Amino acid sequence: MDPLEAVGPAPDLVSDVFARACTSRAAFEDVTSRWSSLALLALGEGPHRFGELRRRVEGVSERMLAQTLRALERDGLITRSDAGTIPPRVDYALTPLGAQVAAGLRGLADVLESAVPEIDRARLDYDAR
Amino acid sequence: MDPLEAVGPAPDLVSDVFARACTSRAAFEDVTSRWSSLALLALGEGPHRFGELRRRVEGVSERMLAQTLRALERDGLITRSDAGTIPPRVDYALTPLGAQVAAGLRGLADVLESAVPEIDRARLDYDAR
DNA sequence: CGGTATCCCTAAGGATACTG
DNA sequence: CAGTATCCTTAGGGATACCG
Repeated sequence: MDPLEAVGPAPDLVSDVFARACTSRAAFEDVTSRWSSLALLALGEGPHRFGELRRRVEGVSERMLAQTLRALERDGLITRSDAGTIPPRVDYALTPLGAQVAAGLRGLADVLESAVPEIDRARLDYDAR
Repeated sequence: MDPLEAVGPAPDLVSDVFARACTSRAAFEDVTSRWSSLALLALGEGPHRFGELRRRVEGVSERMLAQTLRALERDGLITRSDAGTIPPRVDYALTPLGAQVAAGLRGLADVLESAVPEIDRARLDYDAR
């Protein structure tokens, strides 16, 4: 086979979430950090304004939500569009990459949501020992 | 339709990761917490001894690994088997539920690992502004 | 409304030493 | 080897006030 034909998506041999210095590890930590995952999950249901996200993600403070959204925007997972009006209106939405990540998180959430009885039982068992 | 015909796997209307008080939210936070996700990812590749996990999950301290594994065991995501020998030998493995969760995390990790160039570019762009 | 700035406190978590 | 115990530091994150 002509070597030139072998071009295509490079097999990923370098990126490794286990490696402390790898970008994927940092991104993974961003994605799985306390408020990011819930924000991505919310945005998986469609674009949201800042205040909508704040209400949807129960318990998040304004400070942490703003900080979280900045980190996600920096990683290229979400877009921020400021209408520039007064009163302000800022919409957040997923990028294609963010949508992939959000879909994965949704799968995880589905598994855990439907496993609630099982988890509750496991905890009771564990605590009884 | 006869109401009795409507029986089946109950649609999950009660569990909600967005709800602060829901078990699924707590479990979701356990799963996505700093060291848990990497430990689950490692165990997704097969059972590991404590020391093996410690080496695989770069940067974790003994203290945090032990604490993390206890939380995952309590949630019913992993099993801990102590051989009771001296020197000690303790093996950790995924439960069926844990395997589902680990598979989801693997999918997430794959997305991020192959998106490293894209993420690096996004960060550069963001930081340049 | 959608943030930022400041203050402050708690708890996550690292380092080290010790034990069955 | 597989932890636990102790100490100590730092950063995560809440509350409040203020601004364009």
